[in-house]
Amino acid sequence: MSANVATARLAFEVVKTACSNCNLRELCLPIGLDAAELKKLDELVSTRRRVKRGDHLYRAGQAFESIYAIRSGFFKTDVLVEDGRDQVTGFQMAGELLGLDGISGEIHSCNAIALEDSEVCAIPFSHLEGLSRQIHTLQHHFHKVMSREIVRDHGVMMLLGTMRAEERLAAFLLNLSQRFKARGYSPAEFNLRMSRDEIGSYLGLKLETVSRAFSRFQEEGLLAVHQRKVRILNTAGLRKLMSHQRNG
Amino acid sequence: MSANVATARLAFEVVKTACSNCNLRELCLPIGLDAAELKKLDELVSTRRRVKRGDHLYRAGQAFESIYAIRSGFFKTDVLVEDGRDQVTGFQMAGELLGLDGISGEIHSCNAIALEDSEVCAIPFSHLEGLSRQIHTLQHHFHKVMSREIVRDHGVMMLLGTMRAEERLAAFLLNLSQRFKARGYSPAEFNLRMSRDEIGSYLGLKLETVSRAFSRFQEEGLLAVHQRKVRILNTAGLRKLMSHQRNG
DNA sequence: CCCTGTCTTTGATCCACGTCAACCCGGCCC
DNA sequence: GGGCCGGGTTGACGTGGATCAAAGACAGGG
Repeated sequence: MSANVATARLAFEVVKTACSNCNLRELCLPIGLDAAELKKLDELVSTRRRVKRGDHLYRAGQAFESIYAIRSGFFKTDVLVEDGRDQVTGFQMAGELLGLDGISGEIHSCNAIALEDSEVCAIPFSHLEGLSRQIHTLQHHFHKVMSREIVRDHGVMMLLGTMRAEERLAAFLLNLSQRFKARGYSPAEFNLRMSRDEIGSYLGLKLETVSRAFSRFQEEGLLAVHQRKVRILNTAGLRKLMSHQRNG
Repeated sequence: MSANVATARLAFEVVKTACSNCNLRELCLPIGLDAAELKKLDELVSTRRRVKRGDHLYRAGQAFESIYAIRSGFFKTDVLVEDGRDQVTGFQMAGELLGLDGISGEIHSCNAIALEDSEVCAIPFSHLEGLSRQIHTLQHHFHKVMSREIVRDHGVMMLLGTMRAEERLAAFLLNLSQRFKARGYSPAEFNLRMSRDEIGSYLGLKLETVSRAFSRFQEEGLLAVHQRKVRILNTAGLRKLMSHQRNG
């Protein structure tokens, strides 16, 4: 049995992680825990897993067992319907959680695909529930994380339901910018990890429309864009454009 | 102080409810609990509240304290942005929960408005967290409910991002039908509680487009519709229309 | 009963975005 | 180097749904 365990560990590239040392403390689950509680959490998050660019972290239909905290890298999640429709439901970066949608049906309801080489912590969900029955603050924080996901989704529904193409792209870029900033990267200059097609799928637009909107922003001096390299020149302008109501 | 409490109770039209007797057991939180556990839950859900048609159950910005289980009636939730945009984010019926979006910021992030005279059970959230630390199955069920909300939102994003007007309306009607059926009502014949405008807001369409789609469905013999009275004549036809991919 | 306001339907026109198609650019392999 | 291939850009054109406008249903109130 110990041999089997060793094999399994190799397959998953298990590394002992330590939440107590992780620089994502603020973004991920463990927040406001004391030393003893952090130690318990370290034991919970026992496996780290690498996912190469283009590979699936999980697929829709697979049994749900763990949620994942992204240590580094970039992911997209998408839903694929039998009739051929598919839609990117989100882009996730370091410190964010993946897999919350799987709890309800005990099956993953979407695909999670790495957009660059990434590393995640697997958090066995039943363990998380056990621990959050012991640690009040962990429980509450987890509930907040789930709720924030719902609020985020409402924002996307708003975007898809009421905004026009350029507004959607502006909102998307400002959101990315703000998330990079929160992680200590430049909010003004970054590389897009996703293709025009993936942006379009997320925003409910065709890739040509996304491309045209980028060009337009560039013409108007709002940003400099070359392929996937984006530099925001006029944040206020983007923000104004985004909230430009179409009717009174 | 006891006088104050009495006043507060009157204001909220408190009635002693009993989850153990409630006919929504299957849909709401308490599922698979034993008698002792149900008793604890009865104590948790101590206040019932009536909301008249058109009134707010809560408003965006109000402090979040409780989630609400709908005992009877019908609600919509909507988000209103400063620039004048607004969007209906969902319609909720008996047995469903309201207010989950408020957990993250400890503030309600949307408005909940009754579309007909309704009754809800208020569930103080901190009590729910406390109880779910004691009752494993309650905790797990609550997590599933939150997760289901996320999955539902992904479905709406899919609808808004990839479907055309008639597909959206078909999906909407089939969803309503199925939820009425789950509650023991006719899946084929029901009264819409919301206006064309509200349907349009939810589906990312203008009210005229919704009205035209209804007329078209009627012409094609898929349903009979008169104002808010809807009778579905050809479920399979609607389903086929809904999943009619626009391109391969 | 008529009057009023709200919701719904229907028609005519417009426009934002999708569609189709050509071309470009950078990376990779031979 | 040249050819290939997967993105990305750009142009020309078509169309689904928005917009504008008018009129019909229905409920409530005098």
